[in-house]
Amino acid sequence: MDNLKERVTIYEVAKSSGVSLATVSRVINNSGTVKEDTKNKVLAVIKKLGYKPSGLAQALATNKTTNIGVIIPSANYVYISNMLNGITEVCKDKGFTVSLYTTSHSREDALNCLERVIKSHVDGVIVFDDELNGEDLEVFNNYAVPVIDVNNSITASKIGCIPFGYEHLIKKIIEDNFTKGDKKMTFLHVHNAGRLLSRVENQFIKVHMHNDREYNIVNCDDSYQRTYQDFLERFKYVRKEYVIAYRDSIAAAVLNAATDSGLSVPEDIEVLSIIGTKYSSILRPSISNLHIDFQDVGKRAMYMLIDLINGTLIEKEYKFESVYVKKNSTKY
Amino acid sequence: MDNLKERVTIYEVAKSSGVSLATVSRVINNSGTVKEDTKNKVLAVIKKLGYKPSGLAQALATNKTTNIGVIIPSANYVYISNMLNGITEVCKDKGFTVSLYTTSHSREDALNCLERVIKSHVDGVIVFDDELNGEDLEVFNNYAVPVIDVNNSITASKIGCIPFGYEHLIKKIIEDNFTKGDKKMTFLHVHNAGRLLSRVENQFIKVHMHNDREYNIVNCDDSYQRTYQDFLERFKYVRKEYVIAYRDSIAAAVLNAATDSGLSVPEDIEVLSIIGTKYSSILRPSISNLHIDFQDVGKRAMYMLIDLINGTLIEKEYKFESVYVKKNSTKY
DNA sequence: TTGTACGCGTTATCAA
DNA sequence: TTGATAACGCGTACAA
Repeated sequence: MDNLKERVTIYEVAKSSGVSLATVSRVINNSGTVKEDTKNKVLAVIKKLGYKPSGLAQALATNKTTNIGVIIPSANYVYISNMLNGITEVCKDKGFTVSLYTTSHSREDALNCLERVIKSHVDGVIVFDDELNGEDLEVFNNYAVPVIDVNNSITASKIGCIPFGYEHLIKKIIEDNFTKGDKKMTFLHVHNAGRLLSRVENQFIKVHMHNDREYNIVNCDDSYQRTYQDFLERFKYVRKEYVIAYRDSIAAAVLNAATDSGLSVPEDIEVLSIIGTKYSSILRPSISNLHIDFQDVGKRAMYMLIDLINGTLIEKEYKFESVYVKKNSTKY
Repeated sequence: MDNLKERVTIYEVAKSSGVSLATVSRVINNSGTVKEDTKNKVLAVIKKLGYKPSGLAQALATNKTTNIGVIIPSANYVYISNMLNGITEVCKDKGFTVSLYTTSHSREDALNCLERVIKSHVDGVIVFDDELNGEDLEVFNNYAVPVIDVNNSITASKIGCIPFGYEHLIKKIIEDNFTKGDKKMTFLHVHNAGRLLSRVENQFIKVHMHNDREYNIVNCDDSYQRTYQDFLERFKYVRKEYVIAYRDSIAAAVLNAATDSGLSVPEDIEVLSIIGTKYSSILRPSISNLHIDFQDVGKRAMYMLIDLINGTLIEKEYKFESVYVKKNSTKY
């Protein structure tokens, strides 16, 4: 029971069943034509010996690994793990395996990742990482490995992308607030929180400027506790405000601080979270947010990647538009 | 720019720099002795040609993939994605790559996974999946691939494990409630929620029986909405209860239902969540829970696996004890 | 210090 | 319908 069997090879199967390698290979892959008799014979031996083909050798011979690489900052953010789930789901269905490459919020590390991905011979890559820009991805083009870039908008012969649409929606929400609302808006700026937040922030500023309205940008740590404390201070003199936060835990910090300062939501304070999780509906008050189904994004990315691998991808860009999910933290 | 370069091989590097394959190989791996001169020459050519060794061929030649497989039900649960992060962190540091294998809550699927993992030639496996028991993992022992089984307690020559300690703690909490508390306890039973919950539930029953106390087991969906509705009904006649839930979103459902039924927490209703997330502290009232740092679990699992691969793992079992994090949803 | 030649476990192209 | 045999890209004794 404890004797570590050496790996059974196709050679031994061939010998043991009295045929050649080629025939065994044909049986494994259902390719060519094999007489029913010999086929069964070989299959029996395979079962008896517990033979499993080496994916490595197969990959080397066919130049296909059935591995796809996923480059992400870390699996910690819910939206990323949701995306990961979408990807793995499709992968499993289509016979691919996911190799995970996480970067550590440093450009050097991200570039290092690219090296490792190239080395690993993946059949394709899904990138969801702000450290990597279009030029970086050219490396993949050079090695002819197809790429889907999520939350970006570049395409090339072997590069497709899935950009997110937040701009239109945030514009509409802000302008609605101009007409129907009664509060000055504040955007919570988080240092180094990536392209997505930056784009929303830029749009926030642009819409305000364009409408000649005042606004606030407030620096904010990406930490519940710190944000909670900061807003406890802030609400000593600011008693009316519409706050836009990056994610629901930060939004919750603002809301809890508001409640604890004797302010009421959404009458005195309104809060909008850009990214929402299932907790957005569980928290009291529930938190309005801009929804994108990231599991769906993952699935779509994978489907696009498969098409790209097969050379059948027609539309290289597929945009996911966010949807406003109105909860109790905002009036409209 | 669009001409897909064929992959540069060690062969071309050798030819281009006027040395043999072997020398190039030595340069790549810093093995053997190479004259400084030729080394630099080769390195220059490598850089010029943009040569990257094929991990595939290397793996085939050395019988090492530097890949480790991670078998999990899905990355959706926060505690799993936390564990995943711990694993990837150590992996990156130690030069391994993570291959993800997700199972779909079916035994057949899980066994299928094992096949694929074997095929893929990983150097080791971390298993965190309730569908797989000790016998199933023997397959790995046969193929001499080291395994760390998380949330289980089996060991073998090439199998280590990381069990979780919830029993002692839950016993203490329950018995504390017997002496200091004033409420009958209810355990939320979720069908098919895995070993971890079952074990806690068994302990819950055992402690009650042993102390000759009454208790309730209530069936419950693993859904916030359903649980919320159910408890809204339940709180029409049950007005005092100590509820133990699997995770904080379910605990929150009970708490919100309590609040909405005019009951106060923790005076009338107490709730304990077994698994907590960061939202446990954010939700109002905050939710008491039994804490285990799953990122730490992931790290430890990976360190143990590396030792197991190197044949230097001494203690094959490392237990993580949970810690009671008292919040506002319970009295003591 | 360097080069030769074989092995790793498959697939695939020919003949037979 | 089958069987040799050459790739696939690299590591590594062994020889030089």
